[in-house]
Amino acid sequence: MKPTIRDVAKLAEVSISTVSRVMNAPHTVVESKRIRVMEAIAQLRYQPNGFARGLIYKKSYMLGLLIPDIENLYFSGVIRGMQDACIKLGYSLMICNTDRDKERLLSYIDAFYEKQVDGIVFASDVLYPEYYEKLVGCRIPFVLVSSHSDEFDVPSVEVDDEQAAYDAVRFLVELGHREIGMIGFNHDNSVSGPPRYNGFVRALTEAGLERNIVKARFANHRFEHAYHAAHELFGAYPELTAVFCVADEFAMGAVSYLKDRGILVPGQVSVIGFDNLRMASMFIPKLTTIAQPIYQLGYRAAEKLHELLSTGAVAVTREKMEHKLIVRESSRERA
Amino acid sequence: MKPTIRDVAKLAEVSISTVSRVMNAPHTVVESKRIRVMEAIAQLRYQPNGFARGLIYKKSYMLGLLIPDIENLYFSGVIRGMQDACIKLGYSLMICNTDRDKERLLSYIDAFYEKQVDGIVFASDVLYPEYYEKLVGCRIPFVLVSSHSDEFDVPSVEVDDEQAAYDAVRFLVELGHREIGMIGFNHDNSVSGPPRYNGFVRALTEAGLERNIVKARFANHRFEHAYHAAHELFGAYPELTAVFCVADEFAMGAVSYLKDRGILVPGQVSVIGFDNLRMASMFIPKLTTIAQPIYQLGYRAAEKLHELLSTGAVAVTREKMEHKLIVRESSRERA
DNA sequence: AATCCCAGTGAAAAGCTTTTCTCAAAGGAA
DNA sequence: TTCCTTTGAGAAAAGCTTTTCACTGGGATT
Repeated sequence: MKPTIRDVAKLAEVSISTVSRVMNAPHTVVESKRIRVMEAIAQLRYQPNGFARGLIYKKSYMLGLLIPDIENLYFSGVIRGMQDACIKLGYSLMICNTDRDKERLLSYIDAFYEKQVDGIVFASDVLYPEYYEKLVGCRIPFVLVSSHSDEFDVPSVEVDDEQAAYDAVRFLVELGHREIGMIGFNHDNSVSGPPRYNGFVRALTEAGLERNIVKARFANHRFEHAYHAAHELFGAYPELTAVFCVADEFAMGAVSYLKDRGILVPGQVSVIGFDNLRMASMFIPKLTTIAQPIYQLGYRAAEKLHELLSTGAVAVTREKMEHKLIVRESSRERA
Repeated sequence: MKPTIRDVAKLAEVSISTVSRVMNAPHTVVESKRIRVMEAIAQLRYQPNGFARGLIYKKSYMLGLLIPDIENLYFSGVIRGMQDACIKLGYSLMICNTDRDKERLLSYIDAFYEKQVDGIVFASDVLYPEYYEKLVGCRIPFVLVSSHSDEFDVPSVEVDDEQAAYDAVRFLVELGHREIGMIGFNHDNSVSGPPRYNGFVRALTEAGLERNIVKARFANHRFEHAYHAAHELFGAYPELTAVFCVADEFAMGAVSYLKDRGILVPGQVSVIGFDNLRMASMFIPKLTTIAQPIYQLGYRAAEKLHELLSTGAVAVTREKMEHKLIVRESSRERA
């Protein structure tokens, strides 16, 4: 069996209180005993029982993370950032992958509740009233990352999707493109879908290219859907010389489609992505894209949650982080 | 504050024992009270305190997973499989990303110990004696996935790396290639590095192409390293018409390099990868590769750990899963 | 020399649940 | 009617740690 504090006390011939003090306030116990206790601890490889401590502290020093799709590199980055922040702040991290399944998400919240996580980071998904109710019902503090809520007053960290999309399309316009399409996220169940579309519309309107506004097709997070959307888009609008894709994975899907059709990227069509995944610079051609500070988003979300947990509030509720245009090889001036 | 079993008991006007029975053995309590209790539970949204239960059961129903690099799609797949198995088996999952850092890994084991995880899955890394000692010292059962140990008797699940590499190279030989190189894993700190190299050697030897054995360069998990390794390899052996890469990410690095040099894939050089990441079919050209059953590996590892936890032993210690050659576009018969 | 203070330590309670033990009441059999 | 069995339910202990409280003895103060 695992050794307990009693075993240590017995071996060191002191009371359990003394052992506890050696671990939590070493200076209050006289050196001779302290050494004896520490030797006993080392000898037995004693480590306090997390359950018992949790019961007392009413804290688990564990945070929960809910992500929609672990196979999306975007979230890997968020996880890394969050995990590093957790190490700094003294938390453990419990990561749950919902696969965008509502039931699953709800049951993960139950698991979090039962495991008594101190707080939850909720990534990239729409915060449905259902989720919100459940979370506040459980009295678990939480923050949103790459998401926000207009309906409820919930702390969040994200980039300015509208502005970022605007910048992407503006860039294409400045390259001289006049026929610009878009592959966006389906608007239902999507947080960033609408604002990114709005950014697209605003940039086009500003440039007097309103005729392009209809040239958008929508897809569902995955490469294959984007491939299909590209097929529809270029089928309907073969005149396009540039596409704005709201995710790097979509950009890859679009490039793949164009390649299969024998259309050169960036020779005939420029493609710009969004996210700046690690893969963006590995793809051929390397993707021009709007970079999100993915790692920092995760890091900051954990910090913000910590702030919420320790002070009970948060200085700024809806926090924006900077995006940045990164020009690589998938875009070019219009011939 | 979170409601406790006392609050429920008070509201339902029964003893706490009765409440507990309603939750754990409902048929032993008379219907009238049972209903009252269940209403009280629903009303208060009561959920038992995991700490208190853990203290009694001496189980957390939580498994730990140690992975070297969360940004590697290989591990995302393993995680998905493992998480699905965990749901089926009633475990929660705590995922820790070591970033291949020894200190970090060791401190995660401490965290697991303190959180009283029931068992650990250790992914893709060499099981150093240091780790082994610590794990057995903590009396935490564990299994290896995509790894194994010759030194210790530890349950593991993986593919047959040597045979898989052999199959890959054999395939290139059968395509008529006679000048075949390899980009492998650095052998130090690598589990699959040596066997995959051995498979390469065996296939070449069998085909009477021993002269190619020296045509191998080694890299460190990441795309950029593989790019660099490709540079060295083709610098030294420009006659190569095929390369075996021990990871899809390496294959992408190699293709990138060749592309930058103006060498056509598969026109002039065939490239075969390993893993069959989701990305392999998104890349241009789509990668020919040796598929590992990544999801199943993770799934099976969790099942195996469960077996170990519930029966105290495991039917077969070193378990192999099937690999499979998947031919796509990055390979071609030698002209 | 008497009093006070303080450092150091042990005993005990608290935190929440499950489970065992005990008890009471009800129902059935003789 | 009485005794036994069965069913249902409460009291209490156990699981492990932290923390509060109380006690002891030694040093300092007056």
